[in-house]
Amino acid sequence: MRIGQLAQLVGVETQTIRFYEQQGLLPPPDRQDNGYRVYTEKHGEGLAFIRRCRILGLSLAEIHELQSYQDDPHQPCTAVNALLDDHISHVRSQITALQALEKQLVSLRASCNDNREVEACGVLAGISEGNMHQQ
Amino acid sequence: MRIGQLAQLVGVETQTIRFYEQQGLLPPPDRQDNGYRVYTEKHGEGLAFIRRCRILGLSLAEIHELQSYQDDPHQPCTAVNALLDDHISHVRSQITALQALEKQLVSLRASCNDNREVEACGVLAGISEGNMHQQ
DNA sequence: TAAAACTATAAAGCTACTATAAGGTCAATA
DNA sequence: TATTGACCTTATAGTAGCTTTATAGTTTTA
Ligand SMILES: [Zn+2]
Ligand SMILES: [Zn+2]
Ligand SMILES: [Zn+2]
Ligand SMILES: [Zn+2]
Repeated sequence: MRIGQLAQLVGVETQTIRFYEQQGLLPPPDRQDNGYRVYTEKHGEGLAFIRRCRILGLSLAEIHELQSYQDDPHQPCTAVNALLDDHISHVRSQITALQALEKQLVSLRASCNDNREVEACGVLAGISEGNMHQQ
Repeated sequence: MRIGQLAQLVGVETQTIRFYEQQGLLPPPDRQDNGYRVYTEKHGEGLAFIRRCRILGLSLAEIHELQSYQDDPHQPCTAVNALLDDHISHVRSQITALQALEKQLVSLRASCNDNREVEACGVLAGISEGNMHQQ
């Protein structure tokens, strides 16, 4: 399988595949005489794994870590589970932060209606006055 | 006021101030004979405005847009309010996406306990099998 | 006077790609 | 046969919003 076929199969761009190879997430495939990369099914599985991790919001570093655990199949999976727990708490704190932000933005927005001049805009005034609860 | 004092006053790094100047968000200040930047109170207010916008999650482009409205104080503030509305919906869709993600991650995590080998890890299996509801 | 603290510019690094440029390879067609 | 088009190669730059590093000049302090 050449790079274009693999890309279509998994639904990524060819550059992304080369990028993952360069980042050490995908093992370098064999090459044809002309230099073209030749992929096997294993590569397809590896690439699909990476993509599913990315959809779950895992960073490339976290994916790399997961791969290192996979290379040692008889270790206990504690570290894998812990990695996921950490990631979940990342996501949760992002949610919390964004919810607080939304609240602030909504109350800021409520301080203006559309029939004012910029000079008297409640939104701009709200930002400028800086009555913001930081954090 | 020199750059270090301004930085301390507003609570940013000096490089950040130079960066904002370079990005056109902060007007270039006068210089001393030795080339040192000299700031006024106006610069302090401008910088504080930028920082409060950043805390609200506005992008530099959005801040730039707000500044352009401020330069035209007798226009109606419709565009300002609309910018904020857009930003609020950005934030809301981020929250929605993250909440869906959290749900997925939690259910994935529930498919494993800590007493397994990597080989049998429910988390890794869940990712590899790819039974993921995308989007 | 010499070190410490401050300032300046320019360039690289961060994340996870995406896009562009310039070129080599291959099969099919005119 | 020549050329088109689709594919492949590498290298480089751009995205966002800074942060870090390097290198050098200036001011303040001990
Ligand atoms: Zn994470
Ligand atoms: Zn308004
Ligand atoms: Zn926005
Ligand atoms: Zn497990």
